[in-house]
Order: sequence, then C-alpha cells, then structure tokens
Amino acid sequence: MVTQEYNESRERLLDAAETLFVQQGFTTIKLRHIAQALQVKESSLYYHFPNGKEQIYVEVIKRNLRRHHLGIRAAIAQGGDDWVLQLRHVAYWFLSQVPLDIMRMNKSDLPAIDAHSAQAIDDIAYEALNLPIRHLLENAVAKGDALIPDCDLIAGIFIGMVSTIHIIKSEWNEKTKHQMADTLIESWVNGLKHR
Amino acid sequence: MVTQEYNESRERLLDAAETLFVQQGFTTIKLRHIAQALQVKESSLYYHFPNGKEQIYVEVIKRNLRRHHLGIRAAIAQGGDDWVLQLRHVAYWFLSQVPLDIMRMNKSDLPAIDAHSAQAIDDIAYEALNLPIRHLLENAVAKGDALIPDCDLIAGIFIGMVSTIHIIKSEWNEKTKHQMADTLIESWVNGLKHR
DNA sequence: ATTATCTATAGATCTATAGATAATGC
DNA sequence: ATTATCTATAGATCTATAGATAATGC
Repeated sequence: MVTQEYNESRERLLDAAETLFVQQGFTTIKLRHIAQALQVKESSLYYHFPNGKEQIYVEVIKRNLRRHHLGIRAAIAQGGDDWVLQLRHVAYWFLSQVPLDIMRMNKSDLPAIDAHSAQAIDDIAYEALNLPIRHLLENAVAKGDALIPDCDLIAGIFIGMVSTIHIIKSEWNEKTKHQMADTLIESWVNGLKHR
Repeated sequence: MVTQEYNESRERLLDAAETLFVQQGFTTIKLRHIAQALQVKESSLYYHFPNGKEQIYVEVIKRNLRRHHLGIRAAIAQGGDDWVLQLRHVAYWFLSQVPLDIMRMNKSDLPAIDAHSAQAIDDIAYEALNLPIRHLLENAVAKGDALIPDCDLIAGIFIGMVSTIHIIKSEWNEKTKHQMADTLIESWVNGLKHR
C-alpha cells in the first residue's frame, strides 16, 4: 500500500466523515450525509475515494485509531510516573474526542464491511487503544503501586467506562465531564467499600 | 393506548426482531432481516405491525426494557442483603441477555425515529435500568456498607461496564464471563490501589 | 368471518458510473 | 494537462400498500 500524500480537500472529506461514521456507524450514515456536511454532491466523493463508501469508512476509522494511539501515549506521558494521574489524562483524552462505540463497531459496523478490512481494524483497535492502557497498568503493578487481577480486562473496561461518560445525561460541560472521570477513577482506585 | 393481548405469532415476530434490533440497531436492520429470520415475506410483517418498521422497533425496545427491569429486580432480590452479591447477580442478569448498546441507542437509533417515541424510550431506559441499580447503591451507602460519591453516575457506569464484558475477546464461555464480572466487581469494591 | 400469509408493485432512497464543466497551472 | 467539481442516470435495495390466497373456526 502506498502512503497517501497530504491533500487538503481529501482531509476535509475525512474530517467530515469521521464525526459522522464514528458517532453513528457505517450503515446509518449515507453518502448523502457526508456530501451535505461538505456542501458537495454525493458523486464528488468518488473523486477522492473511487471505491466508495466502504473505502471512506475504512480510512476514516484507521486514521481515527492512529490519532487515538498518539493521543493516549501523549496523555500517559503527561501523567509523569503517577499511574493514577496517567489514567486521568487518558480519560481526558477520550473526553476530548468524538465518543467511540466499540460495541457498535463490533456488532454492527465491522460485520457490514469486507472481512479482511474488518479484521485489520479490529487488530489496530486493540493495539491502538488497549495495549497502551494495559502497559500503563502493568507498569503500576510492577512498581508495586497497584494490585490488578487482569490488566488486559481492566484496560478494555476502562475504555468502555470512559466512553460511557460521554452519554451520561448532559446539561454538563467539558469541565464537569472531567470531574466525572476523576470521581470514577478515584472510586475505582480506592474502592467503593466503606472501611 | 390499549394493552396488547397475547398473540403467538406476534410474539415470535418480536422475539426475532429483538435480537436483531438490540444487537445491530434500527438502521442496520432491514425488514428483510426480520422476515428472513421468521421465514416469511417482508409484507407479512405489516399484518401485525401496520405502522411498519418503526413500530416494530419501538415495541421491541419497550418490551426489552420491561424485561430488563424485572430481571434486575429479581437479581437484586437474589443477592439478599449483601450489596456486592446484589451487584454480581445484576451483572449475571445482563450477561444472560442480548448485549445492550446504550450509546448506539442514543446516538444512532433514537435520532432516527419519531422524537416522542425516542423520548419515551429514553425515559423508560433510565427507569428500568439505572434507577434500580442506583437504589441498590444508595441502600448500601445508607447502611454504611459502601462509600459512593455519586450513585447515579456509578449506576450508569456499571451498566456500561457490564455490557462491555460481552465484547471482550471471546473464546470464553458464559462461565468465564461470570468470572470476569466477579473480578471486575471485586476490584472495584476493594480498589485497585496496592496497600 | 377471521387470521395469517402471499404476490405484485409503487415510489423513495441509495450507491455507483459516465461523461460534461470550470478553474488553475504549465 | 490536472484537479475538483457537476449533471444525469442506471440498477439495486428498501419501505409500504393493495389485493389475492389459503386455512381454521363459527
């Protein structure tokens, strides 16, 4: 595969399609929605993506996951060597992005596209999202700061948990979403049980 | 609204549509899929649901949420007066059902249907799922067994968390999903921090 | 007569393709 | 000549409706 060189209007197209596809999924979003967001006709989309809707979807999701990977690594770096602060920054990162719905991706989006692309996206998602968080947790355990039964499981659950914050009834702004994340992480770190 | 009396083939239709709609969502599932699952023609579906696809979807989801409400209350009863055991039984209940994707419902399904039906479903979902779990937590706090900052928030997160178990890589069977739930609840109750 | 299906088809929408148009850059 | 759009349209699919068919129950 040839690396795609930078292209202004192509990036605009991916940007518009990203919000739509990530939020609403492959089947719900029609070419009409993407074209409308860009103020062009559906057929114009084929100039940049001759293979049509599925090609747009696959490139959008791959690019989105690459960005998440970078964002998560940067977030962890920002947390210094305090694993709880690292977790908080990872949560802030997710809250700054269009909410991911991994379940919909698995049960609804990926089954609708070519099996090989679907497998590739599934792999990239695990490497981009789960792995860095799993390593964060494993390091905390290795240093003796945390006692975590299954870092892979907890990493996956953490992602789902933070995404859920996005849809908790929202008269709340960005700031209070951070507070929700803090509350959640604090309660998970220290435990819910009264001592 | 008149209470629908029991009807064999109507229930079969709702059963078939339920798995499909709950797992894949309103737009992804076509009348073709439901008809195929029942081995009938698309047009036959209109006999039981003259208002078509959206009517099927709304009744499917409402019925699904009613069942969840009953299942959750029964689960809590099974946990006796031990709030952690109550939580575990609630988790087992969710794991025995078709996985809910509340985020997809909010961002993709409900925006696609009539606004009043959407609002009604949103309300029912909160009452059927969040409220009983919130009360479970509030009772634990009242008895002095738990120290929970925001029971409403934690209830919402708990639902998302348990649903996430459903999609964690599965060469695992029902039994090990229960183990995952136990692990998660235990880690959350006691805290991840090493003491 | 009632219940539950079917066939046939209308009309809308969706994806995709062919080929025209217009602007910019050599 | 290249780049990025457009118009027009084909062909598939989707939802919905009209009206026929067949089985069962009075």
